[in-house]
Formats: sequence, structure tokens, C-alpha cells
Amino acid sequence: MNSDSSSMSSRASSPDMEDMYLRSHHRPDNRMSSVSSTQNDMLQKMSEEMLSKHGSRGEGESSKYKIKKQLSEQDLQQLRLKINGRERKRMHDLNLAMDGLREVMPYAHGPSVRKLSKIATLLLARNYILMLTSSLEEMKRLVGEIYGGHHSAFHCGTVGHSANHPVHPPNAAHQVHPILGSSLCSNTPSSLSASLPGIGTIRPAHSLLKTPSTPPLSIGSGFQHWAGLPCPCTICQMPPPPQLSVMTTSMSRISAETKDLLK
DNA sequence: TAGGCCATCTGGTCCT
DNA sequence: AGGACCAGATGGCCTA
Repeated sequence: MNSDSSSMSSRASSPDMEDMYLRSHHRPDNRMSSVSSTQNDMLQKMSEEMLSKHGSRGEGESSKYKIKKQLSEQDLQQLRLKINGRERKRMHDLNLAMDGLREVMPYAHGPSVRKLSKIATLLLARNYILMLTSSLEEMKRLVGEIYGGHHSAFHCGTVGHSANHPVHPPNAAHQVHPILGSSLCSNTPSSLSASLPGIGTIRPAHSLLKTPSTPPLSIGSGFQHWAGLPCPCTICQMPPPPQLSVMTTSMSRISAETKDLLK
């Protein structure tokens, strides 16, 4: 999913967004989902009122100029309503995307839990990404340690590798760690750090991120969980193997920093 | 009641 | 020209 609409050559069109989110969000009204029926009625009334007002006024007495002016005014009003509607829809799409982001955050979801604000969602998402990236880094390092001298086996199996290290077949990594294989191949530590300079510099507490109404529970590795709700991340869904104790320690450290953010 | 958050309107700018 | 994006203004709702 390409969420960076500003960087795209062609800007994200609303129909696509509607398509994306309407599938998972059942919206009775295609246009104004979050606008209350009262507000919707009000908007409808406003437009109708303006249209009828401009349509009935000035009949007979007005000059051609006046009629023309009224028509242009009417057109202007219609145009304004049209633009407002588009903007409203755009903001709704943005909010749906924000909801989608909230859903995948390691944060309690539910009617009793207060929704994360937009800014808090973005900041938490950033730190979550940094934390996951850092965990991946550490995992890679540990795998490298475990298989010490066979480090080269964890690089992508290329012709070059098989030529340089005939003892270790190029696909050894995939045989030993099929789960890690793709990740290890797609990013070397150096390239990853280069592409994500923010790693290791997770931001300190932000005043905009507040403690949720439901206090966080610390389970096992120290990763943040909130009452009664499982963490959606894959790391928490599998029990950490004993070899990864170093990683879990690191996870505790990182999650503690994340916890600070929520204060 | 002040402050935070949000939805909406609006005008401007940029892009296709 | 029309549409998308953006930022400022405004008013409503909620909470400490």
C-alpha cells in the first residue's frame, strides 16, 4: 500500500481509497460516513435552500445582467458545495487510513479504550517501526553469532557467494532459516541503517502521547500490552526461544522507551 | 472553564 | 479547467 500520496507522481485518487477501505469498513453511505445524519441533512438543506433561493429570486424584475449574476452566484454556490464535499470526502479517506493504521498498532482497541489521537498515532507508528527494525537488526546479529564462522551463509545465495565459499551452498540460509531468509537477503545491516538513520535514536517522550485510559500491562519480554487485548505483532505471537534472551532484553529496553512516549 | 481534538469550510497553490 | 492537496479559521464536543 502506498500511503505516501504526496510523493507519488500522480496524487492518490479518492475512488481508489474508497475502494481500499470500503471493503473493510461497511459504510451505509458511500459519501459521508462520519458525518452525522443531522449534519448531512443540514448540508442538504443548505444546498437546497441556496438553490431555491437563487432560483426564485429576481424573476421578472431583474435585468439580464442580474439574472446572469444570480446564475453565476448560484453556480458559485454549487461549485462551493461541490468542492466542500470533495474536501470532506478527502478528509474522511484520510481518517479511514488513520483508522487502518490504528488497527495495526500495538495498542488496545475497543469501545472502552479511548482512540489514539492522530498525532499520537503517527508518533507511535514511527516508534513502532523503529522498534521492529531494531529488533530485526538484533535478530540478524544473533543469527550471525549463532552460526559464527558460517556468517556468509546468511547472505543472499548468489553466484559470487557460491564461488567464494564453495563449502557452504548459497541457499544454506534459506534451508536453516526460511523465515529469516527474505529479510536477510533484502537488507544488509549497513544498508538498513543507511536507509533508516533514525535507528537507535528513538525519540524521547513526547507530550502529545499520553497514557491510555487503560493502563498498559507488561507481559513476558516487556513488550507493551494493554488489558485483555493481544498484541498484533508477530514477535509477540511466538514464544521467544532461549537463544534470543539478548533480544528480549533489548525489546524490554525499546518498549520501555515506547512506554515513556505514552506518558 | 481552559485546553485538546476534531470536522468542516474556505481560499490558495500545484498538477494533469 | 478541474481536481488534489494544504493550511488557516471557526465552532462543537469532551475531559481534567
